[in-house]
Formats: sequence, structure tokens, C-alpha cells
Amino acid sequence: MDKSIDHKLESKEIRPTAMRQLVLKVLMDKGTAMSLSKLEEEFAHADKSTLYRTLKTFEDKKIIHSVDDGTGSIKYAVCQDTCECNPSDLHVHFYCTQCENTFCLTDIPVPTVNLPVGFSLDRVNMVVRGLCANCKK
Amino acid sequence: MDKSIDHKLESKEIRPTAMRQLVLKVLMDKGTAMSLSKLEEEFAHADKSTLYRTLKTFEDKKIIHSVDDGTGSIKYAVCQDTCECNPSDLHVHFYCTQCENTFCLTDIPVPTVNLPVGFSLDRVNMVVRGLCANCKK
DNA sequence: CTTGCCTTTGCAACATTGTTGCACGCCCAT
DNA sequence: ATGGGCGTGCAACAATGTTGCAAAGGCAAG
Repeated sequence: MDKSIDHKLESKEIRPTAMRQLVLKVLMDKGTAMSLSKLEEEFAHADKSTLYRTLKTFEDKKIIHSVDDGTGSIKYAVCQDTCECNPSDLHVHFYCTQCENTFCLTDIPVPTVNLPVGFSLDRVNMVVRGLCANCKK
Repeated sequence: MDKSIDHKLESKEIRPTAMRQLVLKVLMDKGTAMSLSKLEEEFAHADKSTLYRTLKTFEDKKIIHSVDDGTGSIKYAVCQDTCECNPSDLHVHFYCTQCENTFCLTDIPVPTVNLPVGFSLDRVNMVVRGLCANCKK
């Protein structure tokens, strides 16, 4: 198993079980955000609740973040190494309506908006829908 | 029944049934976006699927728009009179984590973002989470 | 090595939301 | 009045997310 996987897990104080190594590896290799059901397909033998709790653990420990892309199932993607999941770490996500992949546009921070007087900001979810570069051709 | 309700329905070619008049009235009076289950509470006697299809009809005919605020249930709010549900009509939504209301910030258009080369935009969902003016006090 | 504890896993059941098929009733136009 | 189309109500269902509980695994102290 990849050393960097173990290191990533241990650096966030997550015991590197076989399951967790595999899930993290798949998420890192995939490049796009994945849903729980997609992970279930990937590991045909793994149990749903195990995967579910694995994702929750990862999210709590901030090695992945969740995206609600409007498809009805929450997607998960690995955080940048420097990510602390603060508002300033938030980036725009892109959902391709054709290939149905959800991308992290890590280079594009969520624009700041001037909220009405009295409103305070905690977190922002911004998802752009459209066609990705591959599907647009 | 309010004349303006009927007029609104007919101007979008929706037959003004009693159910539809009531639902539209509640949505207009409420001020915040409502979910299907919230509507069910409002009309204790109405059937879920009727409400569901009423909302779908309204959405198709563009007198309401849907918001996925990340709570797991889709909310619906009446469109501005001038709204055609185009990208340029899109505004930011705000979800208050305390009172759990979802507001249309119709004055705040969704900021434009510079997508990576080759990506094309269809629609944007932008939801800010935090505390509203009422709950912040 | 064995024991005991804590964590992780697997199985099952469940809640919620959203969705659809079907039959009935209503209204309108012919 | 009557036939067709639309709207409604009931029921069942799919998908997603979530939890309780018991078994399996790893780790450390004895």
C-alpha cells in the first residue's frame, strides 16, 4: 500500500485500517468527488455503513470535504493539504450535467458577497452546473 | 380568494384550482422558501403527492424556483415577477442555521466566476449558511 | 501467550425525502 | 348528458442517509 496514504491518515490521527487505506486511495486517484453509492460500486464487497462511517471519519478529521451538488447525493473529495475547511478555504465546485462528475475548482475561491445588514456568514456552498471541458467538445 | 393569486396563475397558464390557490398564497405570504414537508404541515389535510405535483407544475411554469440549501430537503420560493429563471436571474440564497429558514437574497445576484478553459455554465446554486438578522441579535 | 478493552466492521432495520401508478372525481366543451 | 382530460387521493415504491447491536480485529498489560 502506498506510503503516502498511510502518512496522510496518521498525520490526521486516523488509524490506517485496510478499508480506510483503500477508500482514501480511490478518492485520491479518482480526481472527482464521489458519492457513497459510487464508493459502494467501487468496493462491491464492502458494507454501506462501513463506507458511510469511513467518510464521516474522514470528514471530521478534515482530510475530505463534502459537496452538495444538487443531484440528491452528497459527494466527497479529498481536501488540499493546506485545507482547514475554513470559509477562506472554500472553493467553487462544478457539476457536469453530461458525465455527471463533480469537480473541485480549487483554483477558484468562492466569491465574497455583501450580505444584508445583520446577517453573518458561516459557510458557503457554490456549485456551477454545465458542461466540463471533456464533454463540451 | 385574492385576485392577484388567480391572476398570477392564469398569466402563466396554470388552471387556478383551489389547491393551487392555497399553495401559492402560502408561498407568497411566507416570505421564506418552503419545503414539501413544510407545506404538508401547513395543509394537514392535503395529500403529499398533490402538493408535490403542484410544486412541480409551479416550477415548470416558472412561478416558483427551487433551492437546494443543503439541508436535505429542497425548498421552493416564488420567483420575482420579472424572473425567467435564466442564469442572469439567479440570486444568492441564505440558510439560517438557527431558525432554519431559507431566504432569497433577490438583491444579490450570483457572482460570475471565470471557469477553467472549456467549461460552460448552465446554472449556479449558491447558498450562504450563517445567522440571519433576526437570530443574530 | 492470554486476557481484556477499545475500535472497527458487518448486518439489519429504519426514517426521510422524493417519486410514480392507478383509480376516482370533477369540470368543461361538445 | 356525456365523454375526455385534468386534477386529486391513496398506495406503494426507490434512493439516500442513518443508527443499534453483535461479532471480529488489533493492541497493550499482565
